[in-house]
Amino acid sequence: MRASVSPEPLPTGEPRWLDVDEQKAWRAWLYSAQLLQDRLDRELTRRTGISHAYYEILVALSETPERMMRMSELADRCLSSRSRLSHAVSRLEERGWVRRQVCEEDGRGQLAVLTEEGFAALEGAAPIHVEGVRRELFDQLAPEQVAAMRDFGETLLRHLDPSRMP
Amino acid sequence: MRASVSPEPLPTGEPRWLDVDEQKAWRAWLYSAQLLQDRLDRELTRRTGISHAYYEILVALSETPERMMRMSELADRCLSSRSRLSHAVSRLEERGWVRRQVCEEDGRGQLAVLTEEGFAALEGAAPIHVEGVRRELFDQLAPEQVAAMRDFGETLLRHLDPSRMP
DNA sequence: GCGGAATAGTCAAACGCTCAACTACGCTAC
DNA sequence: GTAGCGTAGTTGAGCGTTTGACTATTCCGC
Repeated sequence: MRASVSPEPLPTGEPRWLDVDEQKAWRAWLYSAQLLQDRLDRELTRRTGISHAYYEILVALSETPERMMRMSELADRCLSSRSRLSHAVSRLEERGWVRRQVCEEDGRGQLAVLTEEGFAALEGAAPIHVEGVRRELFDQLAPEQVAAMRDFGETLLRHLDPSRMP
Repeated sequence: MRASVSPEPLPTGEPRWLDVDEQKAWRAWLYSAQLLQDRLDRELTRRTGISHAYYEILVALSETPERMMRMSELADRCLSSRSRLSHAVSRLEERGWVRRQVCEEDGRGQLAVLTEEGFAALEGAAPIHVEGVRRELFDQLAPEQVAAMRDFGETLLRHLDPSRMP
C-alpha cells in the first residue's frame, strides 16, 4: 500500500452505482485486460528474458533515428515514472543493452542510448511478442471488434492523456 | 526480470507483423488500459489507503453469503497467485480487516473471513471507486462504446479464461 | 551577473510480487 | 494402516516499483 488516507470528503450525494450491465461490462473489460497483459508479459519474459516493460523501453529507443532518447521523454513514452525508468535503465545497462550519455544541449539531461547488443536482443524478442499479440488478441477478434477496440482506446486516451493523441 | 531465456525455437516462418492500423489499435488499447488502471488505482489508494488489488479481495469476500471464502477460490476470483493472495491476506489481517479460519470440511484449507472493520472499510472505499470508474470510463463513452467494450471483454475472456464466462 | 524557482535525474528505504521450496493434510490402492 | 501422490496454503529470498529526499543544472526576473 502506497499512501495514507487523505482527509478529502466523500463525494457528496448518493454514489452513482453501476447497474448490472455496467458491472458486467466493467468486469469483463478489467479481467480480460489483466489476463491479456499478464499472459503476454509472462510469455515474453519466459522466452526472451525481457519483460514487457523493458521491451517497451527498447522499442521506444529503436524507433528513434539515433536510437537514443532523453530519460524524461522515454519515461513519458513508456508510461513510466522517472524513478522507475532510471532503475530500469540501470538494469538494462548492466546487460549491456543500453548506455547512458550526457546530453550536450542540457547539462542536467541524460540520454539513454540503445547499443547494438540491445538492438539485437530486441530483434530476437519482437517476433515472440508479435506472435503473442496476434494469437491472444487479433486472432480472437473480428475486424469490427478491432475497430471498436481502437475507437475505445482512442476515446479513453483523449480523456486520460490528450497529449498522446494527435 | 523473472526468468531465464528458454531454449524454445523462434516461431517458424516470417512473423506476422502488425500493419499500421493494427499497431494503432494495439497501442491505443494498451496505453488506455494502463493509464486507466493506474489512475483508478492511485486515486483509490491515495484517498482510502486501499489499493485496487486489495479492494478486489474485500469485494469478493463481501459478495459471499457468509463473507468468507477459501483461499484458493479467492485467489482465482482475484486473478491472483496463491502466494500473492497469502501475502495480501496477511497484510489485511494486520489491519484487522480479514481473519483466517481453518476450514471444517478440509483440514488443509483456510477460510479468509471479512471482519466488520473490513466491511466498513469497503463501504467507505466503494463510493470513491465507483465515482472513479464513472468519471474516467463510463462518462467518456457513448452507450454503443460501452456495449462494444463489453463485447470485446467477453470475447477475450472466452479465449483467455473460459471458466470465467458463463 | 545573481538569487530563487523550476527541471532532470538519481538514490535509498519500504513495500509488494514472484518463484521455488516447504509443511500439512487428504485420497487411493495395496 | 501405510506408501505414494496430489492438493492447499505458507514462507523467505530476490527483484522491481514507489516514495520522497537529494544533487546538479538551467531558466527567469531583476
